[in-house]
Amino acid sequence: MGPTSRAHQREQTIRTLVTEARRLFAGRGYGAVGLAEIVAAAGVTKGALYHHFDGKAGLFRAVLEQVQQEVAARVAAAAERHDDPWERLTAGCRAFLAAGSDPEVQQIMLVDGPAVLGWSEWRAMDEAASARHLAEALQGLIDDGTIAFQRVEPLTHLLSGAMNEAVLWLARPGPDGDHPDHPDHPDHPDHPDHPDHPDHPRDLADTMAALTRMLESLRS
Amino acid sequence: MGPTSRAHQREQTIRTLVTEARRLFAGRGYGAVGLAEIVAAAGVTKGALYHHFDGKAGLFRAVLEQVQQEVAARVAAAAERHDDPWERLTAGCRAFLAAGSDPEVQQIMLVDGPAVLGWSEWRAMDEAASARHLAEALQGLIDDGTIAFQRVEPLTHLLSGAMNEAVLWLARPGPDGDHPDHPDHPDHPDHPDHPDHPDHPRDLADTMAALTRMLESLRS
DNA sequence: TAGCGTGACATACCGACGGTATGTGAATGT
DNA sequence: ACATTCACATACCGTCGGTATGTCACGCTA
Repeated sequence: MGPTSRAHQREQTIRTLVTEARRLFAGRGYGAVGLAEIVAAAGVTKGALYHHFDGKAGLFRAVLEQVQQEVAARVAAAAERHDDPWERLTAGCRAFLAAGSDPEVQQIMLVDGPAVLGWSEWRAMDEAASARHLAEALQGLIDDGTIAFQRVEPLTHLLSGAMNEAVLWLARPGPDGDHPDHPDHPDHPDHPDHPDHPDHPRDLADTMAALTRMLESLRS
Repeated sequence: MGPTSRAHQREQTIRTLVTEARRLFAGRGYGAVGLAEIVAAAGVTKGALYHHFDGKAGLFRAVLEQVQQEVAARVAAAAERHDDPWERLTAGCRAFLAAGSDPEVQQIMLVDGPAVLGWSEWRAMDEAASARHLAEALQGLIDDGTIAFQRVEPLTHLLSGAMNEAVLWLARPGPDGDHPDHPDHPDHPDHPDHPDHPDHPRDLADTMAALTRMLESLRS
Protein backbone atom coordinates (compact mmCIF):
# COMPACT_ATOMS: atom_id res chain seq x y z
CA MET A 1 0.00 0.00 0.00
CA GLY A 2 1.32 3.35 0.93
CA PRO A 3 5.09 3.17 0.86
CA THR A 4 6.34 4.71 4.07
CA SER A 5 9.06 6.68 2.38
CA ARG A 6 10.23 9.98 3.74
CA ALA A 7 8.91 12.02 0.83
CA HIS A 8 5.60 10.24 0.98
CA GLN A 9 5.14 10.83 4.69
CA ARG A 10 6.08 14.42 4.25
CA GLU A 11 3.59 14.99 1.50
CA GLN A 12 0.89 13.12 3.38
CA THR A 13 1.34 15.15 6.54
CA ILE A 14 1.32 18.42 4.68
CA ARG A 15 -1.78 17.47 2.73
CA THR A 16 -3.68 16.40 5.83
CA LEU A 17 -2.66 19.53 7.67
CA VAL A 18 -3.77 21.81 4.86
CA THR A 19 -7.02 19.94 4.39
CA GLU A 20 -8.02 20.04 8.03
CA ALA A 21 -6.94 23.64 8.44
CA ARG A 22 -8.97 24.57 5.41
CA ARG A 23 -12.04 22.90 6.84
CA LEU A 24 -11.69 24.58 10.23
CA PHE A 25 -10.74 28.01 8.91
CA ALA A 26 -13.69 27.96 6.56
CA GLY A 27 -16.07 26.92 9.30
CA ARG A 28 -15.27 29.35 12.05
CA GLY A 29 -12.77 31.82 10.64
CA TYR A 30 -9.01 32.15 11.10
CA GLY A 31 -9.14 33.88 14.46
CA ALA A 32 -11.49 31.43 16.11
CA VAL A 33 -9.46 28.34 15.29
CA GLY A 34 -6.47 27.36 17.40
CA LEU A 35 -3.43 25.41 16.31
CA ALA A 36 -4.20 22.74 18.88
CA GLU A 37 -7.49 22.02 17.18
CA ILE A 38 -5.90 21.85 13.76
CA VAL A 39 -3.12 19.49 14.68
CA ALA A 40 -5.53 17.31 16.65
CA ALA A 41 -7.80 17.01 13.62
CA ALA A 42 -4.81 16.17 11.46
CA GLY A 43 -3.56 13.57 13.93
CA VAL A 44 -0.18 15.21 14.43
CA THR A 45 1.37 17.68 16.87
CA LYS A 46 2.50 21.25 16.71
CA GLY A 47 6.03 20.06 16.07
CA ALA A 48 4.96 18.70 12.71
CA LEU A 49 3.18 21.90 11.81
CA TYR A 50 6.16 24.08 12.58
CA HIS A 51 8.43 21.69 10.74
CA HIS A 52 6.60 22.28 7.47
CA PHE A 53 5.15 25.77 7.85
CA ASP A 54 6.32 28.98 9.43
CA GLY A 55 3.50 29.37 11.90
CA LYS A 56 -0.24 29.77 11.76
CA ALA A 57 -0.16 32.42 9.07
CA GLY A 58 2.11 30.25 6.95
CA LEU A 59 -0.34 27.39 7.12
CA PHE A 60 -3.13 29.77 6.20
CA ARG A 61 -1.11 30.94 3.23
CA ALA A 62 -0.86 27.39 1.96
CA VAL A 63 -4.60 26.92 2.43
CA LEU A 64 -5.38 30.16 0.62
CA GLU A 65 -3.10 29.19 -2.24
CA GLN A 66 -4.96 25.92 -2.65
CA VAL A 67 -8.38 27.58 -2.60
CA GLN A 68 -7.30 30.19 -5.12
CA GLN A 69 -5.86 27.54 -7.42
CA GLU A 70 -9.14 25.65 -7.38
CA VAL A 71 -11.22 28.72 -8.09
CA ALA A 72 -8.87 29.76 -10.86
CA ALA A 73 -9.07 26.28 -12.35
CA ARG A 74 -12.86 26.34 -12.35
CA VAL A 75 -12.93 29.77 -13.93
CA ALA A 76 -10.35 28.82 -16.55
CA ALA A 77 -12.20 25.63 -17.38
CA ALA A 78 -15.43 27.55 -17.91
CA ALA A 79 -13.72 30.15 -20.05
CA GLU A 80 -11.97 27.64 -22.24
CA ARG A 81 -15.24 26.11 -23.25
CA HIS A 82 -15.83 29.12 -25.48
CA ASP A 83 -13.90 30.50 -28.39
CA ASP A 84 -15.16 34.02 -28.67
CA PRO A 85 -13.13 36.26 -26.32
CA TRP A 86 -16.23 38.05 -25.15
CA GLU A 87 -17.96 34.79 -24.35
CA ARG A 88 -14.86 33.61 -22.53
CA LEU A 89 -14.95 36.67 -20.33
CA THR A 90 -18.61 36.45 -19.40
CA ALA A 91 -18.39 32.71 -18.87
CA GLY A 92 -15.42 33.21 -16.59
CA CYS A 93 -17.27 35.79 -14.55
CA ARG A 94 -20.26 33.52 -14.28
CA ALA A 95 -18.05 30.67 -13.15
CA PHE A 96 -16.43 32.88 -10.54
CA LEU A 97 -19.76 33.86 -9.05
CA ALA A 98 -20.72 30.20 -8.99
CA ALA A 99 -17.45 29.15 -7.40
CA GLY A 100 -18.03 31.70 -4.68
CA SER A 101 -21.03 29.81 -3.43
CA ASP A 102 -18.56 27.60 -1.60
CA PRO A 103 -18.31 28.87 1.99
CA GLU A 104 -14.63 28.02 2.00
CA VAL A 105 -14.05 30.49 -0.77
CA GLN A 106 -15.96 33.24 0.97
CA GLN A 107 -14.38 32.99 4.39
CA ILE A 108 -10.82 32.03 3.48
CA MET A 109 -10.31 33.82 0.21
CA LEU A 110 -12.42 36.93 0.65
CA VAL A 111 -12.82 37.63 4.36
CA ASP A 112 -9.78 36.36 6.22
CA GLY A 113 -7.29 36.47 3.37
CA PRO A 114 -6.63 40.21 3.27
CA ALA A 115 -6.69 40.60 7.05
CA VAL A 116 -4.34 37.71 7.83
CA LEU A 117 -1.74 38.17 5.12
CA GLY A 118 -2.21 41.87 4.55
CA TRP A 119 -3.91 43.32 1.53
CA SER A 120 -0.85 43.63 -0.69
CA GLU A 121 0.24 40.02 -0.29
CA TRP A 122 -3.32 38.87 -0.74
CA ARG A 123 -3.56 40.96 -3.88
CA ALA A 124 -0.32 39.53 -5.21
CA MET A 125 -1.55 35.98 -4.69
CA ASP A 126 -4.90 36.71 -6.28
CA GLU A 127 -3.09 38.39 -9.13
CA ALA A 128 -0.96 35.33 -9.75
CA ALA A 129 -3.87 32.93 -9.47
CA SER A 130 -6.76 34.49 -11.32
CA ALA A 131 -6.79 38.27 -11.63
CA ARG A 132 -4.03 37.96 -14.19
CA HIS A 133 -6.30 36.01 -16.46
CA LEU A 134 -9.03 38.59 -16.05
CA ALA A 135 -6.58 41.33 -16.95
CA GLU A 136 -5.38 39.42 -19.99
CA ALA A 137 -8.91 38.80 -21.18
CA LEU A 138 -9.78 42.46 -20.80
CA GLN A 139 -6.58 43.54 -22.49
CA GLY A 140 -7.39 41.32 -25.41
CA LEU A 141 -10.81 42.88 -25.74
CA ILE A 142 -9.29 46.33 -25.57
CA ASP A 143 -6.67 45.51 -28.18
CA ASP A 144 -9.12 44.17 -30.70
CA GLY A 145 -11.39 47.13 -30.06
CA THR A 146 -14.27 45.23 -28.54
CA ILE A 147 -14.30 47.50 -25.53
CA ALA A 148 -13.23 51.11 -25.30
CA PHE A 149 -9.55 51.92 -25.19
CA GLN A 150 -8.36 52.42 -21.62
CA ARG A 151 -5.84 51.16 -19.11
CA VAL A 152 -6.57 47.63 -17.96
CA GLU A 153 -5.53 47.93 -14.32
CA PRO A 154 -8.30 50.19 -13.07
CA LEU A 155 -10.90 48.22 -14.95
CA THR A 156 -9.54 44.91 -13.69
CA HIS A 157 -9.64 45.97 -10.07
CA LEU A 158 -13.09 47.47 -10.36
CA LEU A 159 -14.49 44.29 -11.82
CA SER A 160 -12.56 42.06 -9.46
CA GLY A 161 -13.81 43.96 -6.45
CA ALA A 162 -17.33 44.00 -7.76
CA MET A 163 -17.36 40.24 -8.18
CA ASN A 164 -15.77 39.57 -4.80
CA GLU A 165 -18.40 41.63 -3.04
CA ALA A 166 -21.12 40.04 -5.14
CA VAL A 167 -20.00 36.58 -4.07
CA LEU A 168 -20.30 37.48 -0.40
CA TRP A 169 -23.65 39.13 -0.87
CA LEU A 170 -25.03 36.18 -2.79
CA ALA A 171 -24.00 33.90 0.06
CA ARG A 172 -25.63 36.00 2.77
CA PRO A 173 -27.71 33.95 5.17
CA GLY A 174 -31.41 34.04 4.65
CA PRO A 175 -34.05 35.14 7.21
CA ASP A 176 -33.54 31.84 8.97
CA GLY A 177 -30.11 30.92 10.16
CA ASP A 178 -28.23 29.48 7.28
CA HIS A 179 -25.39 27.92 9.19
CA PRO A 180 -25.62 28.84 12.87
CA ASP A 181 -22.15 27.59 13.62
CA HIS A 182 -21.19 24.71 11.46
CA PRO A 183 -22.11 24.65 7.82
CA ASP A 184 -23.07 21.08 8.46
CA HIS A 185 -25.07 19.25 5.90
CA PRO A 186 -28.19 17.67 7.26
CA ASP A 187 -29.91 15.34 4.88
CA HIS A 188 -33.05 17.38 5.11
CA PRO A 189 -33.05 20.83 3.60
CA ASP A 190 -35.00 23.35 5.60
CA HIS A 191 -37.50 23.99 2.88
CA PRO A 192 -37.76 20.98 0.57
CA ASP A 193 -39.94 23.31 -1.42
CA HIS A 194 -37.17 25.00 -3.28
CA PRO A 195 -34.25 23.12 -4.74
CA ASP A 196 -31.09 24.20 -3.09
CA HIS A 197 -29.22 26.82 -1.24
CA PRO A 198 -29.79 29.98 -3.17
CA ASP A 199 -31.89 31.64 -0.51
CA HIS A 200 -32.82 34.17 -3.13
CA PRO A 201 -32.59 32.31 -6.40
CA ARG A 202 -33.06 35.42 -8.50
CA ASP A 203 -30.05 37.14 -6.99
CA LEU A 204 -27.46 35.24 -8.96
CA ALA A 205 -29.25 35.82 -12.22
CA ASP A 206 -29.87 39.48 -11.46
CA THR A 207 -26.28 40.03 -10.36
CA MET A 208 -24.93 38.37 -13.46
CA ALA A 209 -27.32 40.44 -15.55
CA ALA A 210 -26.15 43.68 -13.93
CA LEU A 211 -22.53 42.64 -14.34
CA THR A 212 -23.08 41.77 -17.96
CA ARG A 213 -24.75 45.12 -18.51
CA MET A 214 -21.73 46.83 -17.03
CA LEU A 215 -19.39 44.90 -19.28
CA GLU A 216 -21.62 45.39 -22.27
CA SER A 217 -21.59 49.10 -21.71
CA LEU A 218 -17.84 49.13 -22.17
CA ARG A 219 -18.20 48.06 -25.77
CA SER A 220 -17.01 50.69 -28.11
CA MET B 1 -11.62 73.56 33.46
CA GLY B 2 -13.09 70.25 32.67
CA PRO B 3 -15.92 69.75 35.10
CA THR B 4 -15.14 66.42 36.69
CA SER B 5 -18.67 65.14 36.42
CA ARG B 6 -19.38 61.48 35.94
CA ALA B 7 -20.82 61.87 32.46
CA HIS B 8 -17.91 64.01 31.40
CA GLN B 9 -15.26 61.61 32.62
CA ARG B 10 -17.07 58.77 30.98
CA GLU B 11 -17.27 60.51 27.65
CA GLN B 12 -13.66 61.61 27.86
CA THR B 13 -12.37 58.13 28.59
CA ILE B 14 -14.40 56.57 25.82
CA ARG B 15 -13.25 59.18 23.32
CA THR B 16 -9.60 58.78 24.21
CA LEU B 17 -9.85 55.02 24.06
CA VAL B 18 -11.50 55.05 20.66
CA THR B 19 -9.06 57.61 19.30
CA GLU B 20 -5.94 55.75 20.40
CA ALA B 21 -7.33 52.40 19.31
CA ARG B 22 -8.14 53.84 15.93
CA ARG B 23 -4.63 55.14 15.51
CA LEU B 24 -3.02 51.85 16.51
CA PHE B 25 -5.41 49.61 14.58
CA ALA B 26 -4.89 51.69 11.48
CA GLY B 27 -1.14 51.57 11.84
CA ARG B 28 -0.47 47.91 12.39
CA GLY B 29 -3.78 46.14 11.97
CA TYR B 30 -6.20 44.68 14.51
CA GLY B 31 -4.30 41.48 15.14
CA ALA B 32 -0.93 43.07 15.77
CA VAL B 33 -2.15 45.48 18.44
CA GLY B 34 -2.63 44.34 22.02
CA LEU B 35 -5.00 45.73 24.59
CA ALA B 36 -2.11 46.63 26.86
CA GLU B 37 -0.73 48.96 24.22
CA ILE B 38 -4.08 50.60 23.67
CA VAL B 39 -4.87 51.27 27.31
CA ALA B 40 -1.32 52.50 27.89
CA ALA B 41 -1.66 55.00 25.04
CA ALA B 42 -5.00 56.11 26.41
CA GLY B 43 -3.62 56.47 29.93
CA VAL B 44 -6.08 54.06 31.51
CA THR B 45 -6.17 50.38 32.38
CA LYS B 46 -7.95 47.35 31.05
CA GLY B 47 -10.59 47.77 33.73
CA ALA B 48 -11.73 50.99 32.09
CA LEU B 49 -11.82 49.40 28.67
CA TYR B 50 -13.96 46.50 29.81
CA HIS B 51 -16.21 48.85 31.72
CA HIS B 52 -17.22 50.66 28.53
CA PHE B 53 -16.79 48.03 25.82
CA ASP B 54 -17.35 44.33 25.63
CA GLY B 55 -13.83 43.32 24.77
CA LYS B 56 -11.37 44.02 22.00
CA ALA B 57 -13.85 43.40 19.23
CA GLY B 58 -16.33 45.73 20.89
CA LEU B 59 -13.79 48.52 20.94
CA PHE B 60 -13.01 47.84 17.31
CA ARG B 61 -16.69 48.06 16.52
CA ALA B 62 -16.84 51.53 18.02
CA VAL B 63 -13.78 52.56 16.02
CA LEU B 64 -15.23 51.20 12.81
CA GLU B 65 -18.50 52.98 13.45
CA GLN B 66 -16.66 56.28 13.81
CA VAL B 67 -14.63 55.78 10.65
CA GLN B 68 -17.71 54.83 8.67
CA GLN B 69 -19.60 57.87 9.94
CA GLU B 70 -16.81 60.15 8.83
CA VAL B 71 -16.57 58.61 5.39
CA ALA B 72 -20.32 58.75 4.99
CA ALA B 73 -20.32 62.40 6.05
CA ARG B 74 -17.66 63.30 3.50
CA VAL B 75 -19.51 61.46 0.75
CA ALA B 76 -22.83 63.02 1.70
CA ALA B 77 -21.29 66.47 1.82
CA ALA B 78 -19.84 66.04 -1.66
CA ALA B 79 -23.12 64.74 -3.02
CA GLU B 80 -25.20 67.53 -1.56
CA ARG B 81 -23.18 70.10 -3.40
CA HIS B 82 -24.99 69.08 -6.57
CA ASP B 83 -28.63 69.15 -7.51
CA ASP B 84 -28.79 66.81 -10.45
CA PRO B 85 -29.23 63.25 -9.16
CA TRP B 86 -26.70 61.94 -11.63
CA GLU B 87 -24.13 64.49 -10.57
CA ARG B 88 -24.82 63.67 -6.95
CA LEU B 89 -24.05 60.02 -7.61
CA THR B 90 -20.81 60.57 -9.46
CA ALA B 91 -19.68 63.21 -6.99
CA GLY B 92 -20.38 60.82 -4.14
CA CYS B 93 -18.36 58.08 -5.79
CA ARG B 94 -15.50 60.47 -6.39
CA ALA B 95 -15.62 61.58 -2.77
CA PHE B 96 -15.56 57.98 -1.62
CA LEU B 97 -12.47 57.18 -3.64
CA ALA B 98 -10.83 60.28 -2.21
CA ALA B 99 -11.84 59.43 1.34
CA GLY B 100 -10.25 56.04 0.91
CA SER B 101 -6.82 57.59 0.58
CA ASP B 102 -6.80 57.71 4.36
CA PRO B 103 -4.90 54.64 5.60
CA GLU B 104 -7.29 54.39 8.54
CA VAL B 105 -10.14 53.84 6.18
CA GLN B 106 -8.30 51.17 4.23
CA GLN B 107 -7.08 49.08 7.14
CA ILE B 108 -9.96 49.47 9.58
CA MET B 109 -12.94 49.72 7.29
CA LEU B 110 -11.92 47.56 4.37
CA VAL B 111 -9.35 45.02 5.57
CA ASP B 112 -9.94 44.24 9.23
CA GLY B 113 -13.62 45.12 9.40
CA PRO B 114 -15.07 42.06 7.70
CA ALA B 115 -12.61 39.67 9.33
CA VAL B 116 -13.03 40.93 12.89
CA LEU B 117 -16.78 41.42 13.02
CA GLY B 118 -17.75 38.92 10.36
CA TRP B 119 -18.91 39.88 6.93
CA SER B 120 -22.61 40.10 7.70
CA GLU B 121 -22.23 42.47 10.64
CA TRP B 122 -19.74 44.52 8.67
CA ARG B 123 -22.18 44.67 5.82
CA ALA B 124 -24.99 45.74 8.11
CA MET B 125 -22.90 48.57 9.50
CA ASP B 126 -21.77 49.69 6.08
CA GLU B 127 -25.36 49.52 4.91
CA ALA B 128 -26.52 51.77 7.74
CA ALA B 129 -23.68 54.23 7.26
CA SER B 130 -23.29 54.72 3.54
CA ALA B 131 -24.40 51.91 1.28
CA ARG B 132 -27.98 52.89 2.03
CA HIS B 133 -27.41 56.27 0.45
CA LEU B 134 -25.86 54.66 -2.59
CA ALA B 135 -28.86 52.38 -2.92
CA GLU B 136 -31.26 55.31 -2.57
CA ALA B 137 -29.40 57.32 -5.17
CA LEU B 138 -29.44 54.41 -7.60
CA GLN B 139 -33.10 53.71 -6.91
CA GLY B 140 -33.90 57.31 -7.67
CA LEU B 141 -32.10 57.08 -10.98
CA ILE B 142 -33.93 53.88 -11.79
CA ASP B 143 -37.29 55.34 -10.88
CA ASP B 144 -36.91 58.39 -13.04
CA GLY B 145 -35.64 56.25 -15.87
CA THR B 146 -32.11 57.62 -15.99
CA ILE B 147 -30.65 54.16 -15.78
CA ALA B 148 -32.16 50.91 -16.94
CA PHE B 149 -34.87 49.29 -14.90
CA GLN B 150 -33.44 46.63 -12.61
CA ARG B 151 -33.24 45.62 -8.98
CA VAL B 152 -31.08 47.96 -6.92
CA GLU B 153 -29.48 45.43 -4.58
CA PRO B 154 -27.25 43.63 -7.09
CA LEU B 155 -26.19 46.89 -8.64
CA THR B 156 -25.49 48.47 -5.27
CA HIS B 157 -23.26 45.64 -4.14
CA LEU B 158 -21.38 45.46 -7.40
CA LEU B 159 -20.60 49.16 -7.29
CA SER B 160 -19.83 49.12 -3.59
CA GLY B 161 -17.42 46.24 -3.99
CA ALA B 162 -15.82 47.83 -7.02
CA MET B 163 -15.14 51.03 -5.16
CA ASN B 164 -13.85 49.30 -2.05
CA GLU B 165 -11.32 47.37 -4.07
CA ALA B 166 -10.43 50.46 -6.04
CA VAL B 167 -9.65 52.33 -2.83
CA LEU B 168 -7.22 49.65 -1.71
CA TRP B 169 -5.59 49.45 -5.09
CA LEU B 170 -5.16 53.20 -5.33
CA ALA B 171 -3.44 53.17 -1.94
CA ARG B 172 -0.99 50.42 -2.85
CA PRO B 173 2.55 51.30 -1.84
CA GLY B 174 4.78 52.57 -4.56
CA PRO B 175 8.21 51.12 -5.50
CA ASP B 176 9.60 52.81 -2.41
CA GLY B 177 8.18 52.06 0.97
CA ASP B 178 5.15 54.20 1.53
CA HIS B 179 4.89 53.83 5.28
CA PRO B 180 7.67 51.59 6.59
CA ASP B 181 5.89 50.64 9.78
CA HIS B 182 4.12 53.49 11.45
CA PRO B 183 2.20 55.89 9.27
CA ASP B 184 2.19 57.76 12.50
CA HIS B 185 0.82 61.21 12.68
CA PRO B 186 2.74 63.99 11.13
CA ASP B 187 2.15 67.24 12.94
CA HIS B 188 -0.64 68.07 10.58
CA PRO B 189 -3.66 66.57 12.28
CA ASP B 190 -5.59 65.30 9.35
CA HIS B 191 -5.65 66.38 5.77
CA PRO B 192 -2.52 68.33 4.91
CA ASP B 193 -4.70 70.12 2.40
CA HIS B 194 -4.76 67.80 -0.54
CA PRO B 195 -6.45 64.45 -0.02
CA ASP B 196 -2.94 63.26 -0.55
CA HIS B 197 -0.33 61.18 -2.16
CA PRO B 198 -1.07 59.55 -5.33
CA ASP B 199 2.00 57.52 -6.03
CA HIS B 200 0.52 57.05 -9.47
CA PRO B 201 -1.34 60.26 -10.11
CA ARG B 202 -3.17 58.97 -13.13
CA ASP B 203 -4.67 56.02 -11.30
CA LEU B 204 -7.35 57.96 -9.49
CA ALA B 205 -8.42 59.74 -12.63
CA ASP B 206 -8.37 56.57 -14.69
CA THR B 207 -10.29 54.63 -12.08
CA MET B 208 -12.90 57.33 -11.79
CA ALA B 209 -13.13 57.42 -15.56
CA ALA B 210 -13.66 53.68 -15.78
CA LEU B 211 -16.23 53.83 -13.00
CA THR B 212 -18.04 56.67 -14.70
CA ARG B 213 -18.06 54.72 -17.93
CA MET B 214 -19.60 51.79 -16.14
CA LEU B 215 -22.28 53.98 -14.63
CA GLU B 216 -22.82 55.82 -17.87
CA SER B 217 -23.40 52.55 -19.60
CA LEU B 218 -26.34 51.84 -17.36
CA ARG B 219 -28.23 54.78 -18.80
CA SER B 220 -31.30 53.71 -20.64
C1' DT C 1 25.09 -4.90 6.75
C1' DA C 2 26.89 -2.03 10.21
C1' DG C 3 27.16 2.42 11.09
C1' DC C 4 25.86 7.18 10.89
C1' DG C 5 23.87 11.51 9.50
C1' DT C 6 19.62 13.67 8.69
C1' DG C 7 14.93 14.40 8.28
C1' DA C 8 10.31 14.04 10.40
C1' DC C 9 8.33 14.47 13.70
C1' DA C 10 6.75 14.43 19.38
C1' DT C 11 7.24 16.58 24.01
C1' DA C 12 7.83 20.14 27.22
C1' DC C 13 7.85 24.63 28.03
C1' DC C 14 7.50 29.90 27.83
C1' DG C 15 5.83 34.58 27.38
C1' DA C 16 2.04 37.19 25.94
C1' DC C 17 -2.48 38.05 25.31
C1' DG C 18 -7.62 38.42 25.98
C1' DG C 19 -10.71 38.17 29.53
C1' DT C 20 -12.62 38.19 34.50
C1' DA C 21 -13.22 38.83 39.44
C1' DT C 22 -12.65 41.87 42.94
C1' DG C 23 -11.28 46.06 45.34
C1' DT C 24 -11.71 51.26 45.97
C1' DG C 25 -12.62 55.97 46.16
C1' DA C 26 -15.04 59.79 44.36
C1' DA C 27 -19.42 61.52 42.59
C1' DT C 28 -24.36 61.56 43.23
C1' DG C 29 -29.10 60.98 44.92
C1' DT C 30 -31.93 61.36 49.33
C1' DA D 1 -25.17 62.67 56.70
C1' DC D 2 -25.33 58.54 54.71
C1' DA D 3 -26.00 54.96 51.27
C1' DT D 4 -25.56 53.86 46.70
C1' DT D 5 -23.71 53.68 42.40
C1' DC D 6 -20.48 54.54 39.03
C1' DA D 7 -15.87 54.67 36.94
C1' DC D 8 -12.40 52.91 37.11
C1' DA D 9 -7.61 50.25 39.08
C1' DT D 10 -5.45 45.87 40.57
C1' DA D 11 -4.62 41.16 40.57
C1' DC D 12 -5.27 37.07 38.55
C1' DC D 13 -6.43 33.10 35.21
C1' DG D 14 -6.72 30.10 31.04
C1' DT D 15 -5.39 29.82 26.52
C1' DC D 16 -2.84 30.50 22.60
C1' DG D 17 1.08 31.05 19.30
C1' DG D 18 5.68 30.06 19.21
C1' DT D 19 10.23 27.74 20.50
C1' DA D 20 13.75 24.69 22.25
C1' DT D 21 14.91 20.18 22.72
C1' DG D 22 14.51 15.22 22.52
C1' DT D 23 13.81 10.89 19.77
C1' DC D 24 13.40 7.49 16.49
C1' DA D 25 13.09 5.75 11.89
C1' DC D 26 14.74 6.18 7.31
C1' DG D 27 18.34 6.22 3.82
C1' DC D 28 22.89 6.62 2.22
C1' DT D 29 27.63 5.07 2.44
C1' DA D 30 31.52 2.06 3.32
